[in-house]
Amino acid sequence: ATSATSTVTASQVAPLSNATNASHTSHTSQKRSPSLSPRCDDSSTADLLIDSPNQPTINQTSSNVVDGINLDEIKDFAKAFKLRRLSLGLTQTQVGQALSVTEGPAYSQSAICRFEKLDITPKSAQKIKPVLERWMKEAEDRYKSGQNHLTDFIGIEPSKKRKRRTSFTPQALELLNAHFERNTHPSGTEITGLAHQLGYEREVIRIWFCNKRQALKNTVRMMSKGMV
Amino acid sequence: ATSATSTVTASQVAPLSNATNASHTSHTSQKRSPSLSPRCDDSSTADLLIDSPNQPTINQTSSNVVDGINLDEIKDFAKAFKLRRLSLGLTQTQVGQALSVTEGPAYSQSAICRFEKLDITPKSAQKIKPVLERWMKEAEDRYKSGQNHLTDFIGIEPSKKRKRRTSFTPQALELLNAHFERNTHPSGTEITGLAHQLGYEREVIRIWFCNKRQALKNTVRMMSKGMV
DNA sequence: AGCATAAATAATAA
DNA sequence: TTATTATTTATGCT
Repeated sequence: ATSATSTVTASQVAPLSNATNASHTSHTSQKRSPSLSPRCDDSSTADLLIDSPNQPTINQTSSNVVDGINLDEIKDFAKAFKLRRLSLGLTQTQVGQALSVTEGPAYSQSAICRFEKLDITPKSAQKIKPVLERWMKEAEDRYKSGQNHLTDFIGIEPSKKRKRRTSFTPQALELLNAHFERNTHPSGTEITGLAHQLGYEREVIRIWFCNKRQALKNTVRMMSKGMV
Repeated sequence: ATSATSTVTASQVAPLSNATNASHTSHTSQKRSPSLSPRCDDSSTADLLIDSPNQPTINQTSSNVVDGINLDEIKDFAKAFKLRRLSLGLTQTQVGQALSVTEGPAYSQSAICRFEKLDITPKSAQKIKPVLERWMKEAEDRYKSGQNHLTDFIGIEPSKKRKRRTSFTPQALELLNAHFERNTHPSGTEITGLAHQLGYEREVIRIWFCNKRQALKNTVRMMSKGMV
C-alpha cells in the first residue's frame, strides 16, 4: 500500500496455488498430516469423518443441495468471484477492508479466503454470497467508469484516514490498570463491559489490553537483560 | 495444487478489454539497471543484454514503438498472459518450472515476474513473448482436454498440499524469541542448531525468523507513524 | 467469525 | 539465476 504510483492497474495480483517449496534442506520426515482434502476432487472424501460437532464445509460435501441450498451455484459463484477479484487486481484483504467501510455486513480477509476456498458451511456461504455479489457488481461498475472510482470505492490510498489517537482519562486508566492487574487477558464480555462502562469503543479497549500486555512483555524482557 | 479449486474455464475469463492504460509511472523508486547475468548458455541472449546495460525497461518507456518493437502489443500480451495464468490457477513458479521441462528457452520465476510487470527491456520482452505465447497456448489446450493433461504438462504432482500450519509450544517460542532478540539473522548453523534443539524442521525455523523479521519491521513502521 | 501468524507466492537484491 | 524480502493467502485457535 505504499508506492501507489499511477500504476494502479490490475497489477499485484495475488498467488493462487502452491508451487514447489523452494526449500533446501529437507530435514527429517515430514509429518504428513491427515489430508484435510480442501478440494473438490472426489478422491475418497470418506473415512476422514472426524466427528465434528460442526457442520461440514462445502468442499467436504459431495451432495449438490443441502438444506435447500444449491451448492453448485455457490461453487460457481466462488470461482467467478475469485477470478473477477483478480481481474480487478484486488487482494482478499482489500475486499475485506472495503466491505468494512461500506454499509452492510463486513467480513475479514480470512472470511473471504474461506469463502473462495469453500471452507465454510453452506449456511455461512449462503449468507455471505449476496454481500460479495453486490459488492463486486458495484466494484466492476466503478472499474468501468475509471480507475479513480474504483480505488475510491475500495478505499485505498485516497481516503485512508487514520483513527484519531484516543486519550484516556485518568479515571479510565485507573480502572483499566486495576483490571489489568487482576487479569491481563479479559474475556470478550469483560472488554465489552469495560468499554460500555467507560464510554469508549470496544475495539479501543481491546487494543489497550493488547498494548498493555506488550508493554509488560517488553519490561520483563528488559529486566531480564538487566537494562532496567 | 490447492489451486485446483480455483480453476475456472478459460472462457470465463473476461478479457478486461482495452485497459492498456497509458499511465506511465512517474517512477517511484529508481529501478536498478536491468542487468542480467550473462551466464546463459545462449550466447545470443548475452549479446542482447550486455549490449545496452542501461536500456530502459518497457514500463519506463513512453513511446509505443522502440527499435521496431511494438510495445503496446507486448503490454497487451503481458496483461493477457497474467490473466490466463491466473485463470488456469498457475503460479509464476509453476510456469517457470514447466518451461524448463519443455524444449526451448526456459525462464525462472523471476523472469516471468519481470515480464508480467514489464520490468524488462523491449528486446528481452520481444524474445520471451513468443515462448510464453506458445507455452500458454499449449497449456490451455491441455486444460480444455482435462485436468490431467494440464497437470501432466506442467509437471506438478496433482496432490501437492499445503504444509500444515506449525504450532509452536510456548517454550519453543520463548527460546526463539530470546534468540531473535540477540540476533534477528541467525546463521544457517544456528538455525540448524535451534531446529534440532527444539525438535522442529529446519525449514520451519528458518521461516519463523523470516516472518518474525517481517513482523518486527511492521511494528517499527507503525510505531514511527504513531500507530502503536 | 476474526485474530494472529505460518506458509506460499510475487517481487527485488545480490 | 539464486537468495531474500515483501505481500498475500490460509489456518489453528477460540
